[in-house]
Amino acid sequence: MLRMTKQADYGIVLLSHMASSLTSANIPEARFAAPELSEATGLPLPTVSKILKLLSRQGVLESHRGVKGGYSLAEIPERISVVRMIEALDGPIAFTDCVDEAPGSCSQEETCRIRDNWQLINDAVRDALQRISLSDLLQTQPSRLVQLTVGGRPIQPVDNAGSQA
Amino acid sequence: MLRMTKQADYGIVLLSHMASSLTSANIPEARFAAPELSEATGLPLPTVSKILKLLSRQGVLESHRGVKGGYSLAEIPERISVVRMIEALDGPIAFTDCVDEAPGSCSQEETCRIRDNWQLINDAVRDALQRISLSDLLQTQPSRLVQLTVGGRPIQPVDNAGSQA
DNA sequence: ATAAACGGGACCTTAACGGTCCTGTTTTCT
DNA sequence: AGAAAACAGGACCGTTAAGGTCCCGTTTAT
Repeated sequence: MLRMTKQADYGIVLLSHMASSLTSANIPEARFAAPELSEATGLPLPTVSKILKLLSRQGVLESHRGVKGGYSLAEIPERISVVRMIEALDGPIAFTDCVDEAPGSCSQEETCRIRDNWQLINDAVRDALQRISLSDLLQTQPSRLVQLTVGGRPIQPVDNAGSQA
Repeated sequence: MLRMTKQADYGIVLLSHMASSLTSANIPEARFAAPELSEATGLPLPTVSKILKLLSRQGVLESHRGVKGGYSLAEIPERISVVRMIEALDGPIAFTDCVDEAPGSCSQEETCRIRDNWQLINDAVRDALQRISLSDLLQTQPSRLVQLTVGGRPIQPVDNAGSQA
């Protein structure tokens, strides 16, 4: 358990494919059509289509309609965080219900001693995933990919502009 | 998304209650019966019962049958990690399907460039949750609860003896 | 004008979640 | 010995969300 949905999983596969197909100049303008990505990844077209639409609506991708249309990354892979991708497709990361919920929703709220700590843990994990970018995901060398160090300062901050379902 | 089930959530609430009711000597021998815990937490008895049974089977709790029976913590709260509790109730932590899965299950396995990194991320998060103990969860002071620092060394390792569904 | 793509849903099936209940066994207490 | 309190182990079921397909409309390049 504690896993993301297949939608997010597939979505990240698609984004990875797009990112890894960019020119060395890292220009995210390149367009990828849904049928093309379906072909490349082996995922069924309707599924690919659905996911790309969602990513576009969430601002992770930009869509271009018409015959020579397709999708392109809204930003360079270095500036697209894992959290951005996951939350675009699966909604907010929330370990428990009481995290990220309107106050008063939980009857235990008064006596609950652990809620605040769940919030801390949740934030920590989210923070960690925020520091990992799409381009990091493509590294084959382990590198310093996961140096979460949540107590400390961001090492290479990833911008995470507005979004959210 | 990316949340644990209510079962795990409730389970941790129950364990927290038990832990916080220990004597100052921290002797985990104290017994708690299911009806008693149901009463204390407001959770329905059948649910509480089911969860306690599971925790017992997973070795997090020890059960005592008969009239004066009940459940007691198998270890002191300092030595019960968050990961232990979550995995006892929700199964292994696995962000994606390909993590923690028999090799060959994924058709993409050959060409997949991100699988290894998912594994790293998964391990990192799991590792972090491993360093947080049941007693940490009860702290009201933020303290140094979440200093995950996954790249580094364990700060206060929590033993996590055999388990697993 | 036509065809290739995206946009936005509706829709369906299945499996997992969340929860209840029943029956048996163990143990204590009288 | 008998009764009652508790755990053990499932069976069971309703609801929801995940996972996936399909359709129809709109945009745009040729």
